[in-house]
Amino acid sequence: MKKYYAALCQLIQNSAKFNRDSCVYFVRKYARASENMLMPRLVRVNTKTKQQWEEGKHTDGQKWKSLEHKGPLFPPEYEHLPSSVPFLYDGEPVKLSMSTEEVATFYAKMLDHEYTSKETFQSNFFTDWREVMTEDERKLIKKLSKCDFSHIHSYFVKKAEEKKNMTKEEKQVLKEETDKLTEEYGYCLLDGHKEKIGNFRLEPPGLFRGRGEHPKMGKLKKRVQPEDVIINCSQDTKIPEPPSGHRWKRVQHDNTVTWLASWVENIHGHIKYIMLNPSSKLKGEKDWQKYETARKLKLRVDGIRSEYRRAWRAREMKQRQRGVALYFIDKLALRAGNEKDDDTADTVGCCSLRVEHITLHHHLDGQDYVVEFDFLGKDSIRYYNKVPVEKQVYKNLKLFMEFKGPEDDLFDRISTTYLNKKLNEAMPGLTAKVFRTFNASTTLQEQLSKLTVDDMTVEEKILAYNRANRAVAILCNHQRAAPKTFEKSMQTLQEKIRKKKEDLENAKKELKQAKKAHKECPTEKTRKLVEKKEKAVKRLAEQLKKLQLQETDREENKVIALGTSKLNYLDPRITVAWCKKHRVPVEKIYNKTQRDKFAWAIDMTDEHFQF
DNA sequence: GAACGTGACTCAGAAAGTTCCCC
DNA sequence: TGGGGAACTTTCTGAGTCACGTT
Repeated sequence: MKKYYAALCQLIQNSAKFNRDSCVYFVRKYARASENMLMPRLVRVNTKTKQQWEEGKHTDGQKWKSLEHKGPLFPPEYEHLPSSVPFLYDGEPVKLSMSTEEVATFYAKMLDHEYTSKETFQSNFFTDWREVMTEDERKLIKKLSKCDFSHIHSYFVKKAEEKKNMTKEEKQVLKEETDKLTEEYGYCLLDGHKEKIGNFRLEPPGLFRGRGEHPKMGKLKKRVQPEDVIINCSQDTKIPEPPSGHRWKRVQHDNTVTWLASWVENIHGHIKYIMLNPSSKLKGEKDWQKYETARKLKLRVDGIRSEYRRAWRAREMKQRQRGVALYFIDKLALRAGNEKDDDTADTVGCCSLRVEHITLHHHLDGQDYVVEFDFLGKDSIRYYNKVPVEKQVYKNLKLFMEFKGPEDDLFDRISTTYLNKKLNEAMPGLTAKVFRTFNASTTLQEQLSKLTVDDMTVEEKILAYNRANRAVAILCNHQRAAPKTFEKSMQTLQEKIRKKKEDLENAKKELKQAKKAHKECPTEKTRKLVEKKEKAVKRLAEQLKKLQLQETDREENKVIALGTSKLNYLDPRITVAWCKKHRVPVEKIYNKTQRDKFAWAIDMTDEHFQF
């Protein structure tokens, strides 16, 4: 941890060289927080900023000096269903105990989803549900197929409908209540500065879904009690109160970590945390540091690439595997691919690829040495790609696959730990995931410079940006389900375009006529008419162009998620510099949340920034 | 020193909620 | 101008990465 802080301090100094105003962001944010909290306001001064900022730094792994918060916000307790909403077993109404009914409502609420029809889901749910039943209920309710949740389901559908149809005033009251809770629980004081918390609400109980074919889907996610929660805060400030009649599992004062509260979830036994919002200083610093590491890789990447290419011909199989794995991570932006527990969905990354996930083609579609990838990656998103590779890589892959079955590991001699150890030797701080950040940001910068032309309109520039962003999303395989309304909204848009074209044609005709009339008998009136018609044509043409751009953008974006790369992989300074250079308002690219998260970059970057 | 487990953090898409825009 | 739906934003929480300690 020490080395990180030393590195961060170095980083800040370097960045200060780059732009002496680099620390203004933090001072400005503090000033904003101070206003809210009626604390003495820090003044926006540039010369002292760096010093002021460094004063707050810790070099010994400490993340904060003081941390005060209200603890997590618990979900409301369960309330019985009205007696008019029956649960039926084998056609007969059965009055359920509180806990049994609560779990039944979790299932009933999900009936619309396709996954409740899956066997794993049903069986996991039923097993866990029976565990919360009373002895009598267990004796009676033996088959899920005999359970009728439809009345409960309809009840919640109706309630949702009612909520939707509330009057403006009723909705306003509800919003005020939410805002009040957010104000109370949604912020903490970190080193005296008000910071937004990311997830201050404890996860409510429900049924675990998981992504893809998760073996634990349908299991009961239990209600978290105060007795399960560890509070992390400073010793000398007010310690959060547990709900009345309860106590915390523990209160600790560990300032080497950034979380405010934690608990262990019951599905996998993993720890869950309450942490700060991405707009916070702590997260901002870490984000900045991430991009600086990726920038460092830029300076070293040629050497690293030469090295892993050499490894392709190494005598030791382990070295060859490392060389090829790194090549994939670098060229295809694959994730590292840690080993996973058996009780999770079967997904893989680079190091955990199995023989069955690739097919080798000596020739394919006019190309030589093609590797066809087909596997499920993070979140069970399919990765499918046909990539021509270098001959030596191809030969190595053949070698790695020799005498192996489809379910054997392709890279059986290496692990992510080993890979990262080697990477760290090549460049301190370098790990497999840095390649994703590096390649994503590099791609954005290249694409932006390729796609942006000075005389473009702002709309065209935005399309260019989206296209550059899209290139990165494709590289990183960031996919989304096509929006449910996609086809319909596309049709609407196409209809609009058709109509606009028609209008434009008509307007052109009218202009022609007006011009003719003006030529034949020029008067002030006819001249004005020509002007008016010219304006109309121009306006319609612009509108048409805008719609067509929209169509292209939407079509190209159908199954691609741009948000993930924008938020996590693209150095925001590239975007800010591009906006400044091409006079595109940064608000057109980043929404409010994104501007908050990237405030550090917005403040410190000028148009000359190069990743 | 390798295998394993744990902890802390980043990254991920879906769903819910809100705003905007057009008829 | 206001209602409806599309688009955008925010929230939610699951799924990864990676460091580190223990065996």
